[in-house]
Amino acid sequence: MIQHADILKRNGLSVTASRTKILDLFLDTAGALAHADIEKNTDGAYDRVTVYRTLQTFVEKGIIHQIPTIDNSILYALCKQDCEEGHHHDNHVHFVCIQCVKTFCLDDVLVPEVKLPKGFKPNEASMIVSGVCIDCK
Amino acid sequence: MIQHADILKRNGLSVTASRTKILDLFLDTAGALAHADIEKNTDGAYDRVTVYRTLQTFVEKGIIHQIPTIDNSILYALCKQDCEEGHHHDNHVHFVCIQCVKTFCLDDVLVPEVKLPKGFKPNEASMIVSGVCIDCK
DNA sequence: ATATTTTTGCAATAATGTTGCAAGTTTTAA
DNA sequence: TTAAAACTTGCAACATTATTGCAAAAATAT
Repeated sequence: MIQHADILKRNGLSVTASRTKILDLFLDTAGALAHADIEKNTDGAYDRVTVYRTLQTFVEKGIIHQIPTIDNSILYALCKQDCEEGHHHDNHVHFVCIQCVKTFCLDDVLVPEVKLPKGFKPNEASMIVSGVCIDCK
Repeated sequence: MIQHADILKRNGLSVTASRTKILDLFLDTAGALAHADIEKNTDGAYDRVTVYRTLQTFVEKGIIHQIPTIDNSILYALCKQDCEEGHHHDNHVHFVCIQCVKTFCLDDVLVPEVKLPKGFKPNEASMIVSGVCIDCK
């Protein structure tokens, strides 16, 4: 409980029940979470709007980052400590298992650089690999 | 007009006004299109449902492919000819311009392979690079 | 302890996506 | 060329997902 509050305070956020609980979920989860997962795991204890706003706040503060998926849902996952407010450095590859449908942050696999056509200037890059994960193998 | 019908027929689809028009849009567009773009550019001529179903059909037939984005919308773009029904081979990098917000298919830039941790077996990979495009440079 | 600031939940609203079905269109085949 | 068969469209209804304003409640600062 103490470390959660610390993470929140360090980012200038009030420590509230919903924020603590949602942060808890992320710290307990290996993979990424969707908004629906959070509603399910909090058993409706917090209003849908509160969950939206909490996720948005966490993203803004660099506590979590977003992962786009092909089925039009956004996943959220914890950022490593080198994320700062407004500056995400989640330059690692994400892995989606086609069997268990979980999403993993492969923190040790960095997104490789690619050579772009003339005139295109890169800023950020994200990469998603799908396949079979270590648990479903 | 003739080539549009050919593309549709080749994929076993009836040639209808909405399909021809929407295919038209894709052939005329350098970047990717969202559902909303299509509604805008057809000026409400076709029902929202028809647009959804047309896009879905085109994806199934391998005429277009989907690109996930961070803002929770799906973009669609033409597949190159090596896409077949049920088998997408859009293994190229997508580029999102942070100024004009257009999405480009960089058909000549292939998604590089990465070395995954033990136990993870890759199947497909997608990569999105954001930055400044050739027009906004 | 109390004032100030921030967060939450409710209600209302908007945007987005899906399904069944009757009417209309396209294709098939005689 | 036309009639039957097959497929597609649009409407209506509904489901899901997301956003905003505002008053009440909670957390922080003094």
